[in-house]
Amino acid sequence: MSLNPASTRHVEPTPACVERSGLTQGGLQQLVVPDQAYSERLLALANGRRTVRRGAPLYRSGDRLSQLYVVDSGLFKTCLLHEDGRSQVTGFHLSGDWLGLDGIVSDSHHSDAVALEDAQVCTIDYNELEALLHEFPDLRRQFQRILSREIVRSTEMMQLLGGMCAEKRVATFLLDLTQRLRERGGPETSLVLPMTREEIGSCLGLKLETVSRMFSKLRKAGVLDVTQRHVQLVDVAALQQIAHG
Amino acid sequence: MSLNPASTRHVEPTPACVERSGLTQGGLQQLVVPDQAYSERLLALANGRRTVRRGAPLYRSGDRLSQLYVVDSGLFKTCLLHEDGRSQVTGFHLSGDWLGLDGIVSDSHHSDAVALEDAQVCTIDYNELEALLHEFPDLRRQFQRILSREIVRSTEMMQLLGGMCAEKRVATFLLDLTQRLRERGGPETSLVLPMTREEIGSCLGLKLETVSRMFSKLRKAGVLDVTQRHVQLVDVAALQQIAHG
DNA sequence: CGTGCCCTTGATGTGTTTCAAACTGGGTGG
DNA sequence: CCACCCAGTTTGAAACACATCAAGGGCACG
Repeated sequence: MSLNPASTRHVEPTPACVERSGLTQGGLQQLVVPDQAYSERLLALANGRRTVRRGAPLYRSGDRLSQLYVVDSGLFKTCLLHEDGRSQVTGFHLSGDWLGLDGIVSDSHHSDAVALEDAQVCTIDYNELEALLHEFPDLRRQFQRILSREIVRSTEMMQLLGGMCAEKRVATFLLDLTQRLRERGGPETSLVLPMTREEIGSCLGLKLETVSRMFSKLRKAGVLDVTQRHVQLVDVAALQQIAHG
Repeated sequence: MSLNPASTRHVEPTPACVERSGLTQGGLQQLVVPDQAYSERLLALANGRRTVRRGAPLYRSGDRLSQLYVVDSGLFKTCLLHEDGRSQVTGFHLSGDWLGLDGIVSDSHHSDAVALEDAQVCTIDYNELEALLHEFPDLRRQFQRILSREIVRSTEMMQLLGGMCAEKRVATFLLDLTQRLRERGGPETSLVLPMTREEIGSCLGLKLETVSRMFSKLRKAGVLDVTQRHVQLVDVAALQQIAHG
């Protein structure tokens, strides 16, 4: 199962113009297919950069949507506010992931996006993107795929929340996150979690204590090494067995 | 909270050509805005009809996606298959709702869509729709809104599954469903559920017995009248209080 | 008029939450 | 440099919500 927008994308060789622009780590690979006429134009459009400090919001629910964002570096969470004031994490977003797509329907952002570590995004003016979509049918199709992929990701998350026990949720979460990091050239089996247990739990529909207990359980089973935020996958096969079995 | 694609849409007066085409019950109002140049063209494109018998699939996961669908009459469920063979309902879809959007990313359907009562859909060739999107920027923007709305619906469902107790889930489900029926000109407070307790539970991340118990609890509290599949909302304010409070 | 599916209800079991306490590590200021 | 502080984490015990198991009942359909 995939819980993120990027994990099912086709891996394309990175075009030279992307290399030059510094977008290699993530960036626009989802849209920029080599040898397409629109590549240069799209990169020009996505030239804007914005730096977001740890803990700071990229946007808030209700903000008018004029820009979409692609994560360049760093990690974001998106949150929805419950009526009673509690906040629930709806996803974690790595480099290459798009942010703001849920705001298109109402021209205003539907969730909060907050950086969990110092981060950078490239900004894409939605109206200018629209103009480019008009010119290039391939690009348009690609953008619709990105929107559709986000729907798929959400339904898979619904599947996790509606039908899995805590241990499966945590195992799936770890496999998903490490796979996404791997796709981005990160280490194979070790990671440092930029989010708290509470944020993980909020995303998985669990309390922080339950997340902690599941980590301990997986550690005692010899599947993981966990010390605070450092996680090392010791037995990936066993973890997959737990997640999928 | 809204759990469906249509509940947040703008209510537009129905254009005459739509009336003529028999699309009044649902149909394409989401795309067809009055006095737009593309209206006639779009309706011509959406001229195909398909009848689906109760219990029959409109499409199955893995089927190649060449058509999108808009529910014309009847009610559908969409399901995802777990690795262990269990099937989980990811949504119920009334007239006017689009089906197949989650398949755009991979050109193949990502879920099963099954009619819960005899139903009719209009079929929309995705390639032909693409061509129309190319011609009409307004239509394109509208279609992107529909995709975005589906993302919003999914995140709201994640919020329900991740953060609400059983009673809130059932109350929210009933309010959402009756509101959607009302938007389609149905009765204000009474409904006949075309789906089983098990299907409701599957969608809400609950077991069928729990759904039944919550119905009974709400009945004893004087909020509902429930006999089998017939539900009458007795105290809507109280139901909202339970769902949102 | 029976048969099967669906629904309801009760008794019991279990996984997760809640509450509480102790521990850890990084950062700050004396 | 060390002591302190504090947010985050771990762990245990008890409570609770939901699941599971089991039995009975209603309705539709052949």
